[in-house]
Amino acid sequence: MLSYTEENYLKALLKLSFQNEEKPEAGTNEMAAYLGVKPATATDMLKKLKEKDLVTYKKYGKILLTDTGKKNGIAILRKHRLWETFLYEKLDFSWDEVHEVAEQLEHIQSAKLVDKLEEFLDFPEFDPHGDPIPKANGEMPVIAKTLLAELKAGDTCSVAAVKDTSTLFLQYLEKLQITIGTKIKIIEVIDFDGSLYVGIAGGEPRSVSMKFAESLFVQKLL
Amino acid sequence: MLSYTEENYLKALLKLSFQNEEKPEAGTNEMAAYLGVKPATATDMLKKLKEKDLVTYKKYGKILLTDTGKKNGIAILRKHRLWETFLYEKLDFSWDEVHEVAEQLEHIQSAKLVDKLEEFLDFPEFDPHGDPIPKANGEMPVIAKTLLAELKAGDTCSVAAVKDTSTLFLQYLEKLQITIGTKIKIIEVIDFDGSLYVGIAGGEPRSVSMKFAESLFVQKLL
DNA sequence: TATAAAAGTTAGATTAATCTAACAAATATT
DNA sequence: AATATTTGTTAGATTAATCTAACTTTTATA
Ligand SMILES: [Mn+2]
Ligand SMILES: [Mn+2]
Ligand SMILES: [Mn+2]
Ligand SMILES: [Mn+2]
Repeated sequence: MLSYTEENYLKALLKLSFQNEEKPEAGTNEMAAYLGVKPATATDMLKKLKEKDLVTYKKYGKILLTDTGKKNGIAILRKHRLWETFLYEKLDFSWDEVHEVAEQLEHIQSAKLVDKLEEFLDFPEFDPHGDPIPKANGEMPVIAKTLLAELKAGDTCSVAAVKDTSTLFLQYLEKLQITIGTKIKIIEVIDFDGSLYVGIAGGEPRSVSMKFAESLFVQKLL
Repeated sequence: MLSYTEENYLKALLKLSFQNEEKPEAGTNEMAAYLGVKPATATDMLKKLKEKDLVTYKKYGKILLTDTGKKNGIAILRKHRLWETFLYEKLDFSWDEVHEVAEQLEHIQSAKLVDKLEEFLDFPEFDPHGDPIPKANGEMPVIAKTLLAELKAGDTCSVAAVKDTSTLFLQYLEKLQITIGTKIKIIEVIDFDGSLYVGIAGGEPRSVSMKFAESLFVQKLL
């Protein structure tokens, strides 16, 4: 049985492994920063996780999830995203509110609960932020991720996921009536500052910053 | 903010206060036994709860919830029973499976979650075991509780709640196709051992033990 | 009422998770 | 290569929740 805290370390390592593309390893300070603890604390926990064969770790070295560690991490991510979907779809939470509560719900231990919840939600593929929900067997679709910022004038796309999940960004998106699936057309790319002039389905054309364009994953449409 | 453990002590004290009819106080050993800890552990925690003004307690004395303590305890009971109802109604858990998971879910912190959950469940009044669900304001209907064992030959009743919530009893009830609301008619009372010969709506007449009859709360029908 | 039993407390130890402060190793920069 | 910076570790302390073993108070019983 893993403690609440151990689970958080595994999930953090998994998330970091997605972030550092192609390099699924992390450092002590990186982990500590991500989890909001001091490096000394992370060092201790990493030793413990190594004892339990959940990570590979040696002094001053990089940290990597073992197969068991990864399996456990994915199970927690699966619960997190299923609960986010539940809160969003069934309880009318907005997409900037779901994460905090899911951080707690993801630690509930009950295999039956997860699977029944998934069934109740009709086997959703993505969570409210557009992130893929791992299946019971651990499979998780890896979607090619294109940033809005990578598109050119004339391109059209559909919003696939948010890269930045901060409340500020999510609420701004809501204000612009942008949600997962919203169609966006790039009217013009402003070279001066990397901002974009875009048409958002059903709204007036408007300008969005480069920071904005780098925070949104889209699927390019033909 | 209360810890998971503190919450459990408050809920335990509340439950004990319902059990000891008319005497809403509990003793240290009683609390410890109920929570599955040693008396020494309970003593320490009670001192802590007293510091936080959640219980009234003095050395070698009985323990009583303060108003704040009671309010908190009821809030946890409310969550517990709402989650049990969710698991039973929406996720097809059987009534002997819901408790264990609700023990975990009751500690999730989010006022919005509880209230939305209640709304989603259409403001249920009773949980799957027939126990009343406290309202958001702390109100909880106090239902007159009659045991099946108190009835006489010729009486008819409707099952209101289970007194014993053990898996063994709940599964036995399921086997007999008895659930909340099931009508039962007392055909004969066997004085020798207190057992009852009863007719269960839609089934063959059968005999049930005194222990059985003392584990089921019913509402007498006219 | 004296004594035995039950109920409750205290002291001291343990484990998990955290911290700060001091130190050590690895990496980057002149 | 020497030095400075970054990264990571160790030692020692703290807090919450628990335990055991010894002790004290209260209650029951002879
Ligand atoms: Mn999230
Ligand atoms: Mn998400
Ligand atoms: Mn229960
Ligand atoms: Mn119940």
